[in-house]
Amino acid sequence: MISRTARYALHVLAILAARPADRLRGEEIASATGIPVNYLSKILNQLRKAGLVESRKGWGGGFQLQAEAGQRPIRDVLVVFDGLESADRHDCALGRTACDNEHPCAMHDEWAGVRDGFTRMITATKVADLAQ
Amino acid sequence: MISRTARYALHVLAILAARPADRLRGEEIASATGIPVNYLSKILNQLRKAGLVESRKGWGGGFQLQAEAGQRPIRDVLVVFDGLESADRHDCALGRTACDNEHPCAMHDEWAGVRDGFTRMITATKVADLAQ
DNA sequence: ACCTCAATGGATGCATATATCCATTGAGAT
DNA sequence: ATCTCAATGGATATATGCATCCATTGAGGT
Repeated sequence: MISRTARYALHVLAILAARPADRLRGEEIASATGIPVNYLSKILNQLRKAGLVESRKGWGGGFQLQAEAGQRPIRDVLVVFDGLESADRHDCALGRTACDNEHPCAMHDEWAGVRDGFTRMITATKVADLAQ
Repeated sequence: MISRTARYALHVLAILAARPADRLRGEEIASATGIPVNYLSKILNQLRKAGLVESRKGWGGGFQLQAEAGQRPIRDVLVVFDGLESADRHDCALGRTACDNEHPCAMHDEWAGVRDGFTRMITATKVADLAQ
């Protein structure tokens, strides 16, 4: 549902959202989250390319939440790391391609409910909400 | 949420549940479902070991839904293929170990709702319900 | 100008889910 | 007894998510 990498990203954003005025080194974020440093650097890079964080190199450098990123929904993060299909699900729980409202599978309605709850969760929750 | 293999298994059971009186060869099930034959054989074997299907070797052999399997909840299938943790979720959407009702994360309640819906779905739906 | 610091990015390793191949077993048909 | 059929099971391939390693870039301090 949410990949480990995407959860990492959310955890990182939570840390940054808690201190929006500070610039944190990758090393700090790694030790605060427990995410392996090298892997984290890839994640931070993707967050930067997605416009969610700003970075500065060299002495005094580090990462900081991008100005308006706090108001972005969690969904935006999931799209980056898990793809659109994972964020906007309209799949069948059994993987049937022929499953729709006219020809529902046995779990169609209940699965639609689960998906809706998920969608509502990731659109209602904003990055800023993650700050502990 | 539900692995491809588990969805395969459910699809297989759907086929067998639709014809509870017949014994179907692996080959037939493969072409009916589109699951690669060899991979399917592993799945059928696990279903047999789990007591969900019966098998017979050789001439006239094949697979058949086990007598009481129709009343087993889908959850039993998910436990076999995706493990207990996947069927009975009580995890945090952000992967926090420290997340509980006293110290909830930003998505705690909404995620609990999603999980509950899933749990209800897989316990309420029985194998027999899958028959198209 | 030079040095150090920290992000950037490419290449590579590892684990697991998915998929394939083939030899063996056991059951019915003849 | 022998033959054929189809499940069983072990060994091996492929793809992907996760993780590591290291060389390069660019920004500040001296």
